[in-house]
Amino acid sequence: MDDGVIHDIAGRVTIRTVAADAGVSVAAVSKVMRNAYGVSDVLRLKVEASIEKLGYRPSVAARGMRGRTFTLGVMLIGIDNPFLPSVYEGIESVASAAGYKIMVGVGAARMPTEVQLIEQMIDNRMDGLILIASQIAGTTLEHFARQIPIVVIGHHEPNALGFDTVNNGDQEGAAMVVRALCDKGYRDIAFLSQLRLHDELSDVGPQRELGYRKAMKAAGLAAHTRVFGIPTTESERAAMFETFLTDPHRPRAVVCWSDLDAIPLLGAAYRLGIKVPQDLAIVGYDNSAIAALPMIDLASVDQDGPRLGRLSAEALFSRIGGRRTAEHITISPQLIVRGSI
Amino acid sequence: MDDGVIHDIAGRVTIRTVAADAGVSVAAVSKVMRNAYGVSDVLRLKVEASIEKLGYRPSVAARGMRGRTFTLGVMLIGIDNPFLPSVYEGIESVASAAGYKIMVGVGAARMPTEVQLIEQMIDNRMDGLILIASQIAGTTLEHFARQIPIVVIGHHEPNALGFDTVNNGDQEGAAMVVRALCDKGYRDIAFLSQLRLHDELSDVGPQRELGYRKAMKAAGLAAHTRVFGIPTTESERAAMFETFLTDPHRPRAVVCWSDLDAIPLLGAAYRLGIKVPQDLAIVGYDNSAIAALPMIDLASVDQDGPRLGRLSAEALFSRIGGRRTAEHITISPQLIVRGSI
DNA sequence: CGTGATTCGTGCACCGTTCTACGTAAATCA
DNA sequence: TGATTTACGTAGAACGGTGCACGAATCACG
Repeated sequence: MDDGVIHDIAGRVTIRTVAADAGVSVAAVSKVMRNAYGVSDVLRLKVEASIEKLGYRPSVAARGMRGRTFTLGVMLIGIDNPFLPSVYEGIESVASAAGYKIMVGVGAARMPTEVQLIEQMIDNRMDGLILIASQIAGTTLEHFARQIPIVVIGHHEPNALGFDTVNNGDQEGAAMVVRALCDKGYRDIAFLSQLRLHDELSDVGPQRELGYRKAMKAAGLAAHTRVFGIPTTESERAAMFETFLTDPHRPRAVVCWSDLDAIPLLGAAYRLGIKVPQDLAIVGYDNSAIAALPMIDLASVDQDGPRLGRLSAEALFSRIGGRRTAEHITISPQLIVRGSI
Repeated sequence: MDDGVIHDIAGRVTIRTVAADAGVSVAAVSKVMRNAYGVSDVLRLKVEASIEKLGYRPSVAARGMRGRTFTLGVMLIGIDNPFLPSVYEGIESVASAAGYKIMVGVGAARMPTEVQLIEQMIDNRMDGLILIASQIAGTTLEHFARQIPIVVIGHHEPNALGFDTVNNGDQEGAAMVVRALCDKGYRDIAFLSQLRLHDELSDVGPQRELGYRKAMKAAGLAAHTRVFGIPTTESERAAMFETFLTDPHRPRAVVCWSDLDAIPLLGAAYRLGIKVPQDLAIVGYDNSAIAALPMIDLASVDQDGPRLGRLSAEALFSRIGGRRTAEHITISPQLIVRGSI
């Protein structure tokens, strides 16, 4: 179980190697690296030349023991979620412009895994954390937020004090869909909801469901309000879709909490010969790349992932910079109308 | 730019806190953590009780300065690649069983970013690295492999000495497709290839292209061999697909190097009213989840991502465990026949 | 009962940084 | 010119762990 020597740790260029090469003290090199106060041009040049020559890179691990690591942690629900790439892109653009690196943790939408992951990122001494669609309860987040700056995307916690939140208006988005369907003459509109794992209203799914309910009531369609829960395992979901679609009292239009379920539903409808939108109108949420494919052509709510990403990275930096008060940002979603309605 | 105090570093539970609480030495706690030799049951129990009570977690950063971090780094090309989730899943299962954590870096398919990422993971003192579809040249990889155990997935470098490779038989996969198309009576079979970024034959794209060429020759169809390069930007690609599809001398069947391009091609064909497979047969590679959707129904080569992931994690652990010789594993792909051929 | 081997626990140097406190030389001021 | 400030560079103590070397205590054995 032991090697070590072969991976030439001995030969590794450390701050001491640089200091020796440049003929200065270790502290001087450290100052140059952090461009701290009290460095003459002569010294700077000498050190920079040595750094260049030796190809020195500071050890993030060692650095983390005292100062900052210039690394952000991003926690994802799972890599297969079509909504994430765009958000990540936004975060990445801001982070790299600020000279920060990103490390990603995959939470797999399981609460204990997510908690472990956050702990691990704290243990790795990241400078701040962005959590995307975290399942973790607000109180737990407050606990972690005392140890590290945190921004949460896709998690409604407007009264949180210790961390920031960045969201699209999930209620508004679902409501927009209902109104658009009403305008097209649909009345019997149902909602397909994420099966609630814990009874938190903070998740995006319940928020969208709430927006649907409110909009139905506002449109005078309270009597038509119907919500179906989608099972979590793939086989159960397929079975549920089949019974849902073959039911004679099937609704005329259905709003899905996410493209993640809307697209398989569309597939099931296709397989059963149910015409979309003639027999059934379907709308998704997230406007994933697949929804735009001409064979899919699924209407979906766009939440501008890159913008969410940028805003949260900016919020995180301002928090790392010292801000103590919480910031809760909501941006407006937009319905992308396509052939499925 | 300064905070610190608010994130209660002062209150952080360190190995010293635990030692004091348990009434033992720091070294003793360390031993228990690493379950090293020379710990009595009494001591172990005392220490474990304190750890539990105080909720102690060792700092990965500090640990990394001397010992191992029990963390693997995984480098991805980009999060939007449909092939990755399954591979990740495989890696994750093996790693978590071994008590290892995973940190992910997103390389964005750009060489400099990838190099930086690897450096960063080394600087973060990960115990080993798995690179998926890396664009980095073999010599550079050998360089890094001297500093950290490395396993590469989706990169053919069968003579590499310093690191391991795990692949599906890309040539074989493409050849299988050609043979299957031949059996169905297709003769005018073209290949849509990834535009080569560097002239390395080690990437999966060129390997698949080579497999196609060889199989065409073997089938006596050398005269029909045609390879089209796909531009990298989305708009150029769309334009290229359009000219390709509307060309009167368009081939009868086309093998795509990846679903990543096959699916948009299918979309373009659909939009242009070209019937698949009646007018044009299309086959992809990677058997992504989208390919299986009934509206898409794209035949594709499956490379068993979870297995690739598991094998590479196992190889990495054996390398971390001390193995010095290189291991190069190739598994057989499988063609999933669907309606597009 | 003395002696050597074994088991257990500890002290301490070390890993590669940061950063405070301090010394020194040059520059400014009275 | 002497006193005071300013600018620069350094020594050395952290940070939170690991693991070697060592001493003490226990054990086996002739």
